[in-house]
Amino acid sequence: MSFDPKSHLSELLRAALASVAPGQKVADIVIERPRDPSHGDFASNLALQLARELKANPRQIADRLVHELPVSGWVDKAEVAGAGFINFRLAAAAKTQVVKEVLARGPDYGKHVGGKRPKVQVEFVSANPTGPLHVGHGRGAAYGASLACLLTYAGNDVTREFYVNDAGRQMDILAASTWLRYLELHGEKVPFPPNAYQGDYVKDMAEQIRQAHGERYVHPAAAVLACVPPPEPDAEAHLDGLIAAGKDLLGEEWHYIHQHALSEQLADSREDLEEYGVHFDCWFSERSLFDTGMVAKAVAELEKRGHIYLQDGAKWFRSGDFGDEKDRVVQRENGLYTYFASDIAYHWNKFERGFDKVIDVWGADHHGYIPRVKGALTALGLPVERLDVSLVQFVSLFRNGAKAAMSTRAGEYVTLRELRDDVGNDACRFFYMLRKQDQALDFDLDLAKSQSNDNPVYYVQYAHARVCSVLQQWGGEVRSLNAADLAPLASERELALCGRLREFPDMIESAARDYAPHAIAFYLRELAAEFHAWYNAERLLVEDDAQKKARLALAVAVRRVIANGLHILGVSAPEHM
RNA sequence: GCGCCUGUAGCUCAGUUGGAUAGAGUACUGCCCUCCGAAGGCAGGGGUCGCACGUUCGAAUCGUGUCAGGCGCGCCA
Repeated sequence: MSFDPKSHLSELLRAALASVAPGQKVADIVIERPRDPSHGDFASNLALQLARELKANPRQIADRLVHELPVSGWVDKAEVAGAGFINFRLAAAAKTQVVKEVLARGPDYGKHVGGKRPKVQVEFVSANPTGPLHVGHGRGAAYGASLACLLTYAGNDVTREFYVNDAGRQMDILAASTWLRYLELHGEKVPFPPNAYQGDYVKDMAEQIRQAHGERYVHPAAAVLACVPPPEPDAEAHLDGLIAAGKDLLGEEWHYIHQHALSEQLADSREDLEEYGVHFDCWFSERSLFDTGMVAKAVAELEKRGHIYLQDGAKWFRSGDFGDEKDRVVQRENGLYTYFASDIAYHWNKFERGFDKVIDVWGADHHGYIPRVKGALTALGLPVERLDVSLVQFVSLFRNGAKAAMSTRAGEYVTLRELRDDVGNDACRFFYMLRKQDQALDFDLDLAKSQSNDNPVYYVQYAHARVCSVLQQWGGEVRSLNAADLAPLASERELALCGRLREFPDMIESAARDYAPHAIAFYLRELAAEFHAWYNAERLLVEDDAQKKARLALAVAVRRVIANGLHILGVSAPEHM
């Protein structure tokens, strides 16, 4: 029933090769789809590849291969062209066969079948819970979620994970910012530092705390500032002084402010992502790595293996021995572990969970971080080749033709929520996928807002809706089309469309291999274009019943593949526009 | 200075792990609704794939050099 042209043709070539050059081995016979339709449906460069080893003219080898090619009912013609390509033309039945396959497999068409399912973890977004997600996170979220779904389609057992940075200085700064805003509400005048979190959401949290607990956390401004170094010349020391003052004055109650801010922001991010269609299987707490002693254990293990030394009171990991440009501190002079230390523990933990592949999706500005993490894993004797880091380049916002400033601390940025409200989830997710992840993306807000109808997502969705509309007009039982005779499908456009549908599983496989879900968006646009062209050229609901059913079956198959592709991208496939 | 990424049509970008005459969207020009949805289709012009060597049957793709742009080089995360 199922017919795979590529494997069939490579079998034929292998048989031919056995008689042309007995004993000659070829690891992989490449069958590809020529760009130019005049070069047939499939082509092989086998003769070109063999030319060197056989010390013969590629065209002569190709001639002999074609001559020895076994007869096949699926193949209409095989001919030599160009420098020695062998071009195949398939019988129409071989091309239209795919329609039946698509209709039979439905939502599973394109999914990898059989074999073991490697356990893969994709960690993405992992934004500090110190404020709303912005459009950069939106890109990482869209990419990570699509990649995870793509990998699932390609036959992997995928776990989606969000690493929660709930330990460390940034969280303390958020807690201090909230507390300072809270003091403001109570008339205590402590100047709000410019390097604290400026956003209105901080004021909102302060107000919530005031309403719930009144004056419980109030201390006089003079007491707060008593031991705090001035903002000049060291603004960071000033901020750290405010944090220390808070911890000192509030004692155990500091933890409440800290926890409130954390859970509020985390809940906000989670809700934002859920609405965006981005789900996680696991939210992994950085703090848990400290609580369970994993961080200390990781550093101790590196120490045991002789990769740690003391200098200036700090513990350094010899990452320079493992390809990094210099050694890195894992434990500071003041006894606190660095972010790097918990990240080593985190990755160790990932490996202990038995993933065959661990994929980190990071912002491109973290690329310098890769050698030290891989170095640490190597030093721990872990199979570092199982870790892949996929870097997502920054998003630059353009408003009124000018680049918009983005600073989390300053609170000057467009949030993911605002973007979603403006252009909609579908357009948002699809727009991000029109750019390869490792390329910087210029996001023109005005264009996205004012001309959202021009967004390519509508072009693809429209093709889906059109099929729905035609089927409604027809009024028949869609499932009956699974048994339709496809022989009437004979026009060039129809057979080309079948070829495009056939390509879908290959596209999934190569996109998954390259961690490149953007390829799906580009494929869908091409498929939609070929469908629209066909739709405009030929009427589907014709008098001839056999003709009509064959065309409807093809249309339903197109609709199915569009729906499957959009599903991977997290974009809806509407029946009406 | 060192490391990573990127230079392809006026603009925004693809390019299937080295293949045949390098593609799409957009913009521009001219057509197509008494007809299943015109958010659509058809046709046209537009290129030294930054530049120079090298590898080979064959290079946008691989290597070296060079020019230009972005990012990263903390006891921050």
